[in-house]
Amino acid sequence: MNTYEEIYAIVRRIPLGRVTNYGTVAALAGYPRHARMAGYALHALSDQEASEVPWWRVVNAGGFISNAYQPQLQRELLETEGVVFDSEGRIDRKRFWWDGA
DNA sequence: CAACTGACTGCCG
DNA sequence: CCGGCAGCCAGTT
Repeated sequence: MNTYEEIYAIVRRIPLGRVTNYGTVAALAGYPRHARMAGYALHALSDQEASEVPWWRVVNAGGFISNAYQPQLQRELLETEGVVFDSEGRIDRKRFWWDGA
């Protein structure tokens, strides 16, 4: 199994309505401190794969959407699942964060 | 083959 | 609170 698939496998485990950050995804996939790679893997998703992997449930450590792909779409998808953003566009970690449980 | 770049992060001043 | 900086690693130039 290659590195990307390891990453995707973890992202697929994120429960609906929950989010996590790149570092956590990488760590759960077996690559601690490789947050950047997790981000790179998601960036490399093809449209086909994007429909199978909930990439929008992954945000940065601060709880913000920082990707440059389609931040508007990502926020929309999350809100559809019930995730709430505050006035600064940040997600409440206490309510929506997922740590691999 | 060296240098750059990027959906990241934590530490430091 | 905020910008700078060094690790990380794969894909591009």
